[in-house]
This record gives sequence, C-alpha cells and structure tokens, in this order.
Amino acid sequence: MNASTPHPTGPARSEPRTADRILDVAEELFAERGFAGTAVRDIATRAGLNPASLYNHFENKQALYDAVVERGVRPIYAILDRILLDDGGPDRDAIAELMAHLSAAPGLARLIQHEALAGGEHALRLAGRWLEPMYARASAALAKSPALGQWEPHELPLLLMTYHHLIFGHFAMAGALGELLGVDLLSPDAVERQTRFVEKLSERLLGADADARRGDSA
Amino acid sequence: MNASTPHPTGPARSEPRTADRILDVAEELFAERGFAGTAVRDIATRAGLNPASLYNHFENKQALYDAVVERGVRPIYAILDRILLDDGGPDRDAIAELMAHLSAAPGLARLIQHEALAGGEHALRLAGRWLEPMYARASAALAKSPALGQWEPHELPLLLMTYHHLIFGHFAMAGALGELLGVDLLSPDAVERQTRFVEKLSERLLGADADARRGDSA
Amino acid sequence: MNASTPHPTGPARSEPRTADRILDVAEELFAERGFAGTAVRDIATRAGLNPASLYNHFENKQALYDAVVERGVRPIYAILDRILLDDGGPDRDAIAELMAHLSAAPGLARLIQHEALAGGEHALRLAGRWLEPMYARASAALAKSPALGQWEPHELPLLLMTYHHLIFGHFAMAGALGELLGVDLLSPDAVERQTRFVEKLSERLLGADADARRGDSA
Amino acid sequence: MNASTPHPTGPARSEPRTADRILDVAEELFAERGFAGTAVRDIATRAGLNPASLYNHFENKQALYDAVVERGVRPIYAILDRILLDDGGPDRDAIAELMAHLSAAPGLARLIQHEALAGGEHALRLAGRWLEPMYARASAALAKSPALGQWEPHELPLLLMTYHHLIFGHFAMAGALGELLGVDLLSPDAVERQTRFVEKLSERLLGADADARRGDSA
DNA sequence: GATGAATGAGGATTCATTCAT
DNA sequence: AATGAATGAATCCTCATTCAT
Repeated sequence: MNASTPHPTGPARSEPRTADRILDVAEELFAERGFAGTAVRDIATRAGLNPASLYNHFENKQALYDAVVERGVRPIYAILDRILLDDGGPDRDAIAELMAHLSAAPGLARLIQHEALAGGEHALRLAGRWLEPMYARASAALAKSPALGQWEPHELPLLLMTYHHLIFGHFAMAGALGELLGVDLLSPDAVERQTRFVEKLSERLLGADADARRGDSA
Repeated sequence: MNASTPHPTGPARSEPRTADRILDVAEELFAERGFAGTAVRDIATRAGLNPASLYNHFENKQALYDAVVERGVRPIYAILDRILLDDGGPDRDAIAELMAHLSAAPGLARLIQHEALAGGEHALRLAGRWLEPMYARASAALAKSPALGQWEPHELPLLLMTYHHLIFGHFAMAGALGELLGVDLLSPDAVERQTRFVEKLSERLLGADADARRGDSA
Repeated sequence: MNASTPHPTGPARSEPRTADRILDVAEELFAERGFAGTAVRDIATRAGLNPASLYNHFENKQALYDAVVERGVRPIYAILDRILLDDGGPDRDAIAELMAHLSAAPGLARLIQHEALAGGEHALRLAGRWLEPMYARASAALAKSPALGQWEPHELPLLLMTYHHLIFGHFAMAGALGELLGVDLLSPDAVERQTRFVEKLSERLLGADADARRGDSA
Repeated sequence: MNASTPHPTGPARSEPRTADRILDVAEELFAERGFAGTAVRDIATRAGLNPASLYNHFENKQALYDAVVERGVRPIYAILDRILLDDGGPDRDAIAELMAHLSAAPGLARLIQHEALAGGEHALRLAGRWLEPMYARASAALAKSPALGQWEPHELPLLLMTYHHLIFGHFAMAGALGELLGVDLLSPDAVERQTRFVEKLSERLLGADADARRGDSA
C-alpha cells in the first residue's frame, strides 16, 4: 500500500530504496500475521529480494520489526508533542490528526495492537518501549484538559485507555469488524465518522457541561 | 481421531479430563502468543503430555484453536441471549456479567482480539464465524435501548464497536497497559472500576438525560 | 474383493472372522501401496477396527504382511506341486490354472512383484523365502518339458523368468498398463487372452516343432 | 525455491553439481525402497547434505522423485525415437541399446516398475505421464514390423507388454531373482544373454518364418 | 548490494506399538 | 476381542540466518 511511493520526498532519484520497500512490505505482513506468523522469506520475496539480501539492510527479523514499529510510531509521538506545545489547544485537532495518520499507515495500528496484545516478558518489554512514550505524552496532554476535575485520579488511566481502544482499535480491527458490519471502516467517510464520534464522546467525557452532570452516575 | 466430542456422555467424574486440560493450557498459550507463535509441543508439555498424545484429542493445531475459542465464546453468546430475553432490562447487568466472565477466563478476550486483529481471507472467515453471532446479539440488544434515537443509523456500528473496544480491549491489553500504567488491570478492584466506567460511559451515550443534550454536540 | 466371502469353507458360522477381514484389507492395501506406503491405521480402519485391536490378531505390521503373502502364495505352491505329480502333463493347464488363481486374488501378483522389486538385505531374505519354493517347483516342472533340449543350460533361468514376468507382471501392472492401453486387463476376456498368449508363446519356446527350428536363431 | 532448472546455462564444469549428486542418490534409494520407503533425510545424508539443503534444489520429495524419473526416462524416449526414424531398421539394435541403457542406469528399471506397480488414482496419473510416451513410441515402432500380420489386433498390446515385462522386469528384479537363481543378472555377460534371449524370442514372435507357422498354434 | 547454497533448530504431524480398561 | 489414550521415534518440511561469490 505505502509501497507504491517509495521515494516520497528527498532528492533520492532512481535508487531502489530497498530498505524502504522492505519496511513497507514488512509493515503490511507483520500487521496482518503478527511477528511470529510472518516469514522473513515472504517479506523478502514480496519486496523482490532474496531472503539473504534482506540481511544487508536489517540485522535480523526482530530488528526489522523494531524498525517498522519505530518508523510508524515516531509521527505519533510528534503529533502528541505538538499538542503539548499548544497551550490549552483543542484536543479535537489532535484526535483528527492522529486518526488521519493512522488512516494513511494502514498496518501501524494493527502492529501496535499486536504488540499490546502479546504477553510474556519479552513482549512486555517491547510494549513498554513504544507505548510508554506514547502514554506519557497522552497523559500529559490529558492533564491539561480543564474539565478533568470530574474524574477521580484512579479513573484517569481508564480515560487514557479509552482513547487508545477507540482510536487504535478502530483501525486495527477495521478489516474484521468492517466486514462484519458491512462497512469499509477504512474509507475516508468512515474514518471521518469515527473521528467525529470520538470527538463527540470526548466532549461527553471531558466537555464543559459534562462537569455539571457529575454525581448522577456514581 | 475425532476429538470434537471427547466425552460424549456421562457426567464428568474426578478424572483429569485430558482434553479439558489441553484446552486450558492452549487458551493460555494462544492468548499469550497468538496462533502462529504457539508451539503444539509447548501446549502438550504444559498439559503433561507427549505432543503425539495431543492428536488423540484434537485433529490438529487449528482444530484445537477453534475448540478453545468456541468454548470461550459460547458463554458470551449465552449472556447476550439472556439480555435479549429481558424486556427492556438494564444493560448495566449485562456489562457487569460480561466483564465478570471475561475476568474469569483470562485468555479469552486476548484470543478474540487476536482473531479480530488477524487479516487475510482465512482469518476473516474465522473472525466472522465467532464475532458475527456476538455482534448480531449485541446489535439486537442495543436496538432495545430507549434512548437510541439520538444516534443516527450510521453511528450504531460505532456504538457497538465502542463496547467491543472498551470491554474486550481492556482485558486483552491488561498485561501490557497495566504494567505501563502501574496498575493490575485484572484485579477485582480494577475490573470493578472499569465496569463502572463503562457503565458511566454507557449512560452518557445512551442514558435518558443524554437525550436532552443532543444537538449541542453535533 | 476377497472379503465378500469371509467363510468359504468350514463350519464357521456368524463369527466375524476378524483376522480374515484384516488379511483381505491388508492384501488390497499392501498391493496398492507397498509395505512402507501402507499405514497400519488404514488397514485397521478399513477393516472396521481400532488400530490397537489389530494387534490382537497379528503380532506386528511385518507379521501381518507375511501372513498376507503366505496366504496368497500357498495355493501357487499347490498348483505347481500338482503339475509335478502329473507325468509329462500339459503345462497348458498349469498356466491357465495359475492365471485363474491370480485373477481371483487381485493383490497377490502385485504383492509378489513388490517383494521381488525391493532390494536391500531384508527384502532379499523375504524374496528368497517365498520366491524360492516357487522357483524350485517351477524349475522342476520345466525340467520335465520334452523339448527343453533346444535351450542351453544357462538359458533355463531366463526361461523361468520369462514365465514369471509374463504371468505375474501381467496382473501386477494390469492397473497402470491397462489404463495406458485402454483395456481392462483384469476382465475375464483379457485374462483369457493373456492366457492363450502365454500358451502360444510357450509353444514357440518349448513346443515340439520348435525343436526343428533350433540353430537358425542362435 | 525453484529447482527444476538448477543450472540454466553454462557447460557443467568440474563442480560437484549438488543437484545431480542428489539425483544420483535419490535414484538409487527410490529404486531400492520405493517412494514411501525412502526418507528424504537418507537421500540428503548420502549426498553429503543437510536435509534442509536438499530443498534448495528440489521443491519437495515428490518433485525430486519426478525429476529422477524424468531424467532416467528421457533417454529411453530418445532411443525409441531413433528407431522410429530408421526405415524398417532392425529392432534388434533397439533392444540391445535399450538394455545397455538400463544396464548403465541401475535404478531406472526398478523405478519404472515401482511406478507401474503402484495403484490408486494418483499413481495412475503418474504412470500415464511417463509410461504413455514410452508406449506410444514403442507401439509405433512395433507397427513397422513386417511380420505383424500374424497377430490379431487385440494381441498387439500383449506383445508390447511382453517386451516391457522382459526388458524392464529383468533389470528391476535382477537383485532378488539373481540371488534366487545364483546368477548376477546385472553382469555384462548376463545382460548380453538376456539381450540375445529377448532377440531370439522376438524373432520367434515377429520373425519372418514365424509367419509360416501361423495357424498351427491357434 | 545481491544471491545460491548451506545449515541447525524447530515446526506440525504420522507412525507402529503398548497398555490399562 | 476391542478400545481410548499414551508415547518415542521418525516423517516431511520451514525457519532465520550465514557465507562465499
């Protein structure tokens, strides 16, 4: 998917940009089949390479996987960082921007969910490595919300996770759930709708007048 | 050979019930490592068996996996069915009951998320096989909500998915996110909190007075 | 095939005659797939048994195989023995009788050819065990032929082998060659033809006037 | 991955030519033990390879087997083709040439007999694949024989099969029958004898004066 | 950078066989 | 005599990786 534009920016001319091609294919396959379910050989073949050649670009399968996640996760950090710089800026833009990014990198959300899903010490370490910076930033951004007072401290993690689930979950499961519901959840329209939905929900959770309603529910 | 009916009749005595032991172990490992990442040998060994013996109870790895999911998913259908029988009964109980079930079957939510995450035609078919009955029931249950009028038709799938994400996502990612947030998300306390959180959110989305607030947000 | 008449002689009544059923199935499968290619489980299943039960009747796979060959080969010995008792009796009947027997025991010829085909010490010993008595008798029968004088001593083995090839080969390869030639080589008609053909050839090799022609060809 | 063209161009140098070495060993073992009875591991080991390496040259066991048969069968086609080009040329040379070829390729005849022996749909298809071209050619060659008139049409297949049995059968069973008869049937002497024997028999079946004798025997 | 060939480790599964029931 | 369950050994094959070219 992403692979059709192997040299989006920069002066790189006719160079094959093999590494990027590999990353594109790997993102797609890792997202679809998970780490264990993806064969290095398949990645190489789809990238038009001999498996051995792949090792000229990445030290091993794990390093390739890391590179894929890293490449996909970095822009997310950037987005969240930008929110933090705005003073009291509107979350709304952040959500939309994040969803736009995930919409453009179809495998990324799946990859992250795969990571978060995996247990075991090894996986936990990996999850911490990429999710931690994300959560730190998201947590800081959330802390700036004016209407946060209505939530008790122990509810804050749950709020954070809610965003995680609704945003990453949407894209990660777009394939299966979309077919189930008869909708193409990755279409611009559907993404737009989900964006507005999350924003609406966000308002009801953190919005100004939400404050007034506090206490009824507990 | 055939293992789908390992103990056709007779009430389970005190026997070890090898097939069930295998299912337990398999649920745990599949949940943790996914289908591809789980070695049949590991399942067998942890169940105290020679790998070959496992094939006396299940035809192959895939059949074992299916049996695990099937076993875990059936009670969920039952819970949702019970809601449908209540006339206008409170969803609140349904959510609590569902979360209690998932809390007791530690691997199940992860398994389902693995399923939903996987792409490819094969996986989609499997996802449809188990998620479809769940969504059909959930959809019917949702349709009985009195305050549904405030949502447009195309938003209903998003509502459904929201529940999916918040409920299954919570348990599925409890390991990784819990460590990240410094909370044991599977502790009774945490489950209780998440239950109340989802209920609260449910109220704000579908609750009576939520109706009155409609229009402000759009 | 042979299994349709499980109690040909003797007072055995409604007894299942399991051992015979096993032998019938085994003959069929061993003939079709050879020793190594045949799974004990398949034999048992086709005989309506659990593989374990088979071991109540035969000590192991090899013993079963031996029993199959033994059962099939014994009548052949008998036929050849009968020829030896006749003084100067016509080979013609022997050939016809032998071919009739093989025609009725469809797997036997294949089995014997499998045996003869297999190399290795193990197989050679087996081949010797069953083929040797056959060849001893056939050799003795051949020695009684009046027109044998036209063949030199070292050609006698070749004559023997010729009969072997033409008789056993015919039935053993009836499947493949028959399909190739568009003929059902096992049909009564075809067997009749091959019988006459072998007899004709036999005449030209051993017949009375063949004697007169000796010398031209050498 | 693809191994059907392991050395597309270039004249074979002094390289060990792994693929050929594998083919040699495989021919030997398949001939001796049949397809099912031969372990890939044994082939690899005898060829001085790790079993996994074998898969760099042949896609799987069946493909290797096919390659072995193909390699051995091609020259036979060539021999038969050459006969067809000669106008009325002497079969005698054909028989001698064929027997010389089989004498040099020790496993080939056994392999072909294994093929012809195997039943089942799968095997029949394979048998057709290799035997059919052979029989087509042999049939055409036979049709050129001047003294064919003495045989009725339905006897022609039997004539063909006679050659098959006497030629391939001889080499295929040289091991077992040779030991039985106390002769080394593969020795140059023995092959020479069998060649002359088949030629003599061929004369008596198709020779000029055989024509004169027609009628007596029917 | 690319590749064909090689490999040790491990993958799922089948096999013949045993044994308690 | 029959069977379900168990097992060690062996099956074919795939995997990630290396290395000489």
